[in-house]
Amino acid sequence: MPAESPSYLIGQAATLSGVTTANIRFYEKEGLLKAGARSSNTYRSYSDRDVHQLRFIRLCRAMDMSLDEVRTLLNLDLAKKADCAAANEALESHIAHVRERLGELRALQQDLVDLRSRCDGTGPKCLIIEALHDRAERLSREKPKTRRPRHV
Amino acid sequence: MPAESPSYLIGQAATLSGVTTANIRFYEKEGLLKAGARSSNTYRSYSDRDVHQLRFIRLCRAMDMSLDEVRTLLNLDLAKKADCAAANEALESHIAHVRERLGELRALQQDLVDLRSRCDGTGPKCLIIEALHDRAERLSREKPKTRRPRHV
DNA sequence: GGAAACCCTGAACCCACTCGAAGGTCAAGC
DNA sequence: GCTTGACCTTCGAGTGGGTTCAGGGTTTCC
Repeated sequence: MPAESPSYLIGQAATLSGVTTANIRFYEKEGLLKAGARSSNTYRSYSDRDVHQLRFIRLCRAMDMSLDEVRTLLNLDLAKKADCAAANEALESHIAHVRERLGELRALQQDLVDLRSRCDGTGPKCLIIEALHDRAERLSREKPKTRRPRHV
Repeated sequence: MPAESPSYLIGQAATLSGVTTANIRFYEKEGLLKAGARSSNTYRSYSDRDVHQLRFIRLCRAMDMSLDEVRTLLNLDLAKKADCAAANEALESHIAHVRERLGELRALQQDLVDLRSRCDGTGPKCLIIEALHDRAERLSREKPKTRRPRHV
């Protein structure tokens, strides 16, 4: 007899891939995972290939890619030159995005640590809150950069 | 005559504070800014104090605090010892949170840069996509840490 | 008196999930 | 055969922190 091609229930696929069952259904609905065959009862059935794809999605998400970026990547063909260029481009823009966010967070952390060092708990007023209010005032002299990035 | 106490329309308050008008209304609804008096027409009216508070909120948000954290801070009394301790605590936990996120992002950036260096565009297959799939396989041997943090 | 530039409300939409309710299916044990 | 419990199903709503839109009202300037 030949080796069996294993088929998993959603819970097993979840355990194997590290993606929750609710999330697997969500990815199916979002078109990141094809809505495959069901077994005789209405249960979803997954192959090793599906589990692999779920891991791939999880990896991309752990790298903070949006579902749209992941979708793009999943639709690429390994062998095509043009698709390789597209992957490169996606990666490049994602790196830029992460670098930017990293810079923001670093500045932010410095701010917070500075702030913390301001309060020794002995004065008549809380220096932390006071410092925050001071900063809010200084903020008024800066560019009003309101919006936060949509993603990350 | 004494100095006038200025009163601003929502658009002016938006310009002065760097918070969009839609967002000002949103903060009012969320209870971060008191729903103050309106002028004879139904227009909202803002004082310098309100503008200051909006800047304060913007600063906290720029520091990636949740609206709940901001609400807490806004309700503290500068002069109270206990409130100073609470502010300290809030700040401390926020710093820890940012530090953690920073570590994640740094590792992530390294991953992405490594990945990029894998593709020279000359091979028969895209090494980037291939490398991603390799990683997805390796992922299966690691702890299945599915969830991403809710905030930041 | 007409057009531009403001203001109002309420609801829908965004992302990426997460949870809950209400019910169907299946294997094991009594 | 019946119950128990662990699975599975769908659908709908909620989360946070907003943004956008539709459909109006008002004010100001020319």
